Amino acid sequence: MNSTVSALTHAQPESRTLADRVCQDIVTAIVKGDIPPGYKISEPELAKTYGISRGPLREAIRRLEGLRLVQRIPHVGARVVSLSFTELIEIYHVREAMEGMACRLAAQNMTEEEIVSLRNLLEEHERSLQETDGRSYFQKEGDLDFHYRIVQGSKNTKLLELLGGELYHLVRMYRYQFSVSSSRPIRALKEHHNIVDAIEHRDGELAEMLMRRHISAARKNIEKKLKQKQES
Amino acid sequence: MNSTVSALTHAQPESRTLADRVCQDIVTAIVKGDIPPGYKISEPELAKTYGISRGPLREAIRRLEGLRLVQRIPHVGARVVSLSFTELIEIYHVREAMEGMACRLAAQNMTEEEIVSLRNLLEEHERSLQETDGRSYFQKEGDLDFHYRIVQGSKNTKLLELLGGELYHLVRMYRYQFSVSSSRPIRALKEHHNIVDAIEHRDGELAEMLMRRHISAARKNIEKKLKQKQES
DNA sequence: AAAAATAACATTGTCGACAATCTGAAGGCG
DNA sequence: CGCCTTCAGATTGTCGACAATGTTATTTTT
Repeated sequence: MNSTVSALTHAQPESRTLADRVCQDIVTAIVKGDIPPGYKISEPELAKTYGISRGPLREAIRRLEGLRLVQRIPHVGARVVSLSFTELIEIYHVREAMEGMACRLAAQNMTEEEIVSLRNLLEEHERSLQETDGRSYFQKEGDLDFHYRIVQGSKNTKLLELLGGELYHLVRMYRYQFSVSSSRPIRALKEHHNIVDAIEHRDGELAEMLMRRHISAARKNIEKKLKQKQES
Repeated sequence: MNSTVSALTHAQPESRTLADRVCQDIVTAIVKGDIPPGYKISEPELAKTYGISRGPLREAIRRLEGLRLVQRIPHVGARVVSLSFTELIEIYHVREAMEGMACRLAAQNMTEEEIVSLRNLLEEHERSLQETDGRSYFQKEGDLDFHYRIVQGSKNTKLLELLGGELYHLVRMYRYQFSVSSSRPIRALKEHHNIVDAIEHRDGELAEMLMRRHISAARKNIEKKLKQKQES
C-alpha cells in the first residue's frame, strides 16, 4: 500500500551488526514515544531490554547523539530530547529552506517516471482522504512520503542525508507526540498538486516558491495553535 | 587575532571523556588531511596512535559517521570520505538554502552588538587582505567565521547544529585539500559588507537574497574551475 | 597456467570486569 | 533549622580478551 514509508523507517533491510540494529530500534522507539521525551537513558536497563552488552549500546547512543535524538552529558548520561515548540518552529524554518531548494533541484533533475509516480502517490492520498473523511494515516507518514520523494528527486545526496537523516525523525516524533494530523489536509493536498505541476513544467523557480509557501503555511498553522493553547 | 575560529574547531574547551577528545582530534586530523581521504581506518592502528583502547575509539568512529566524515561498512571497516566535486557542489546548494534562511533570520534576530562586532570582523579581514595582498588566511578560516556568525545570529539552533556540525567540516576539509583560497577575495569581502548592510537595515528579504547570490557565485566559481581542470 | 577451493591471518564485533565520576542521602556543624 | 560535608550506592567510562566475519595468500585441481 504505502511504498516509501519503509524507506524512511529502515534504510537497510537488515543491519548486520547489533549496534546498528538496536540503534534503529531505539530510533523508532523514541519516535513513537515508547521511550518518552526527557527520559533518562540508563545503559544497564536498555542493554538488558535489548539483550545486548553495553558496548554496542554505547555505540548506538553515540549514533543517536548524531541524529539529535538524545542529548548526552559526559559522566552523567543521555536523555531523550523533548522538543519544544520553539525547536519545532526552528525545524520548519530549516525545512522551508532545504526543501525549497530540493524542490527547485527536483524540477530540474526528476525523471518523467518519478514525476508520474509522484502524481500517483497524490491520487492515492486523495482516495485515502475521501475514504476516511480526512483523518487518515495520510497526514501522519504519507505527507512525509511526498516530501521525501521530492528530496530524492533533487538528486542531491547531502540534502537527502540531512533531511532524511535527522530532521524527519524529529518531525515524525512530534507528530506522534502531539498526534497532529495537519488540520488542513485538503488544502495541503491541493498545494502538493500545484508543486508537482511546477515540477512537471520544469519551473524550478516556481516549484521552490510553492514549496516554501507550503511549509511556511504549515509553520504558521502550528504557531497559531501554539498561541491558542497558550491563551487557554 | 581571530576570535571565532576557535568556536568552529573545538566546541567545548575540554571534553572530559576520551572518546569525545579523540573524536575532536580525528576530526581535525581528517579536515587538515593528516588522515588522507579514502584512507582505510584501522582500529588497532588508531587506538595505538592516540593511546587509547578500541572501545572509546569505536564510539568516536560512530560519531564521525554521524558527521559524514567517514563511511562505515559492517564487518569491513570505516573509510575517510573523499569528497568529489559533485558532492562539493551539492554542499554549496545546501549552504545556499540554509545560509540564505539563516541570513533572513539574522536580519530579524541579531542584536545591535552582534552586528557591530560582525562589521569589525570584516574590517579586520580587510586589513589582513591589504597586508598580505589577497592571499591571507582570510579566505581559509576567516571567511567561514563570517558565515558562522551569521548563522549564530539567526538564533536558530537547528541551523547552527546542521551547518556547524557537519557541513562546515566538509567545507574546511575541501579548502585544506585543494588549498583553494577563493580566487575572488575582494569581491567576496564587498558582498559580505552588502550583506551586513541589509542585516543592519533589518531587511531579511534582501539579506537572504544577497547571501544566496554570494554563495551561488562561489559555487559557480568552483564549477568554472572544474571545467577548466577537466579541459586541461 | 588459470581458476577455484581452502586455510591462515588480520580486523571487526561483542562481552564482562574494573576504574573514575556523579548522585543522593545521612550526619555533623554553624 | 538550614547548609555544608561526607560517604555509600549507582552509573558512566575504559580496558583487555574472546568470538565472528572478512581478506589474502597458498594450494589444489582442471
